Amino acid sequence: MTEIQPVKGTRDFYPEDMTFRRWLYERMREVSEAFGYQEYDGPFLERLELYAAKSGEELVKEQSFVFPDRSGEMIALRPELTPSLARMIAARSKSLLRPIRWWSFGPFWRYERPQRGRTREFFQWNIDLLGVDSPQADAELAAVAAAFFKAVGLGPESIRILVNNRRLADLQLKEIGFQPEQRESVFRLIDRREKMTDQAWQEYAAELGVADSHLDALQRALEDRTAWEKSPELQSFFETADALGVSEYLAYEPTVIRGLDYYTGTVFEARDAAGEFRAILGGGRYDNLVADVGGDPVPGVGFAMGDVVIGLVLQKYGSRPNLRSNPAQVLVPTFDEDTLPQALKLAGDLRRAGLRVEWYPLPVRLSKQLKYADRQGIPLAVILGPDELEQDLVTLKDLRSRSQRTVPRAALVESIRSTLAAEVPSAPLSDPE
RNA sequence: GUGCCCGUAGCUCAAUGGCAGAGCGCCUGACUGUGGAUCAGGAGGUUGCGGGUUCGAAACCCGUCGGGCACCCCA
Repeated sequence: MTEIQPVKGTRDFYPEDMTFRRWLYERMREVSEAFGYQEYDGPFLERLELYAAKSGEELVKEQSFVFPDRSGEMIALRPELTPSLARMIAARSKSLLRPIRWWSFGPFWRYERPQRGRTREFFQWNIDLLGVDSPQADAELAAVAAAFFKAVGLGPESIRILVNNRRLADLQLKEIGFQPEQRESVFRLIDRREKMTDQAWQEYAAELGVADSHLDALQRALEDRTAWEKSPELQSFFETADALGVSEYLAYEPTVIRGLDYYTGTVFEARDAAGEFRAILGGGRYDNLVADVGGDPVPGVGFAMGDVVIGLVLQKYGSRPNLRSNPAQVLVPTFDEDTLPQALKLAGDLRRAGLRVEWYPLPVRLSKQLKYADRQGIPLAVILGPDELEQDLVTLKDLRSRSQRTVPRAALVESIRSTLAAEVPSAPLSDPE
């Protein structure tokens, strides 16, 4: 039992965890770059006021890590990236070439009670397209999300991107007869439709002071799967998504509203088909945020995806890759004390030739050293014993195929390269001994 | 921040007031120049932590820390 516990809601990244995080990062980078997005980052610390502006009361008051610095300034560990992005865009809004396509991956902190899929420290992919106010831009972001799911092996049968539009929702509310000041509470009500029983939902509506006649009309609106046809924005959005070849991932979902105050138009979130997990990603259009942090108005659309929920979803749907964390291509065992200097020299020579080489640091039984290589997934071992040394030879063993051959020392690097390139299939497990 | 459930070997869990155990993993050997199987053996625990009740606590009570579930919220 360790005496000092880790901070609540944080995670240790052991090498096997780190390989998964890096794998996620690489998939995000590939997809982002496939659409021409450029990588950036903001500071991990921001002034609290940045979030006070627009992120939402709850986020700032209850869910940020906040502390005074030595001068008394209130500082927050960033709970999200979009306000920093808006600040960065605002600072250069006159000189940045548009459209602006940027993406980022980094750590964020929220002071919440940890639960499954929710930690206090997590990593998040953010990707945004600014300077373009169009449904086609919204659809591109949805296409980026779909391309990511495809890249990690999650098809439309397991993932759905649910789409709505706040302007459409506003229109529906107005038609029903809600007053503008009821917007926030009714949005909250809509957001909960899927999460509560009919009766609990109706009781909650009554608490919010929603008239029965209004509630009936709202319920009908939320059950109307074709309501999106009344929204020109959503019409173009779905048309564009079709042209981009991602419509099988998309579905109109009237109950998706998203919690952030700054969303102004299309909003979307991705969920697993079984509805078992929290939202995998969430995003939408925010046309006023850059102006709100003090810049010229720049419209934007983007989404964020955390590493925790996607990790659980990949686990559940069987797409989580089994990656080895040992990078070595070759193990050089220590045959015995006498040959140790030659083994070290060999390892050094191979590294200078550009290979990733691990040296086994003890003269223990060769079987143990090869077992280590096998467990670590190191594909090759180079054995340098007295017999080989005598004739200036080495034995190159391929642990994947269980085969080996003896080659002249001078030809070793070339033999290793060709063996690695050969993509040798692994030996059958039924191999009799 | 509120309520409920859980915390036993590295992992998954058993033992319900009476000697702390199993499977998997790990280590060693069978195998002194060759890894995935098999067999044999071994190490590993103040039962999260602190206090209380009891002849006796892993178990019951209080507190605390951590995890999970529901609120809350989801950037």
